[in-house]
Amino acid sequence: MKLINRDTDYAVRALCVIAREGGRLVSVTRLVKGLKIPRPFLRKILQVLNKKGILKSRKGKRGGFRLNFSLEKILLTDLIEAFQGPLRLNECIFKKKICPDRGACVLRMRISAIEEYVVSELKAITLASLV
Amino acid sequence: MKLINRDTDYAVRALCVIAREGGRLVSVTRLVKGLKIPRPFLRKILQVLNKKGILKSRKGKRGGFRLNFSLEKILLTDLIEAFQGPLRLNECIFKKKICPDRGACVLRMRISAIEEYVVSELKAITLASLV
DNA sequence: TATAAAGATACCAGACTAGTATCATTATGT
DNA sequence: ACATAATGATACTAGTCTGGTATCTTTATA
Repeated sequence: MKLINRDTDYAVRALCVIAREGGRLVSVTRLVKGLKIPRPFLRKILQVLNKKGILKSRKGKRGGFRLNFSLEKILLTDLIEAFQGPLRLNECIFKKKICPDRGACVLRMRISAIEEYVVSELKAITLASLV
Repeated sequence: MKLINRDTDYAVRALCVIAREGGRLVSVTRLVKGLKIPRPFLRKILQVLNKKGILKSRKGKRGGFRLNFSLEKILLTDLIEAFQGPLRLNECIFKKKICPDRGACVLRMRISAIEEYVVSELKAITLASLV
């Protein structure tokens, strides 16, 4: 029942380092020094961020990664969605079927309300506020 | 990233039915009729609730389960903790070690604040409010 | 043209999830 | 007494998720 998993956590750390370079390309080799993240795993994470358009990469010698947007435009929810899928705490287990138990549906409504709050709070966390 | 899993969901449904019997013993055989939960699975869930002291059981013919407390005293968080372990959305991944990245620690503080809210909201949901 | 970088993909071990299967124990009704 | 209907205890399993590894390809630079 964690809100963020290890991938997202690592992504935040890596992005903070990249952000502090202010637009210069940062290679994985550089990143692994500060962050204690296994190199191949970090690469996979950066590749995802690149595919999602959060980072921009350049191949070849002296290549690396830089942010694709300003710090304020990168939301924690973007990262969570990239690594953990859609932000739903509360997907009904019995999707299409009509819920057979009113008790459980009341429960679901209350959980939904909590979820909305959580999502709005998470959306308010930008990379800028973390660096 | 679900707040409640299937076990907890099933437990809520079962408890609602048992609650409506107002102290009379309810057998698994009775329960499986209304709820569409596989019988052996439901039994396992009820056994857990019994061990945790939320239900009280009686063995033998005409045995079954009944609530051990009044509806107001059974909290959703009791069920979540029984089936999903301690309510922590935010356990630091690097437990004992000093967190090497300030960004991630700021993140953790903000997640903690969200967590406190969620837990307090979940604590406010009692079985009485669901029946 | 060697080298240092990212891209793409496939793999793997362990934990978790949801559920099944079996046998033992106990209370009831006849 | 005893068949029966109930829970107690426990072990197993198939599938999915998590965290991480391994390997090969492509590309830019000095």
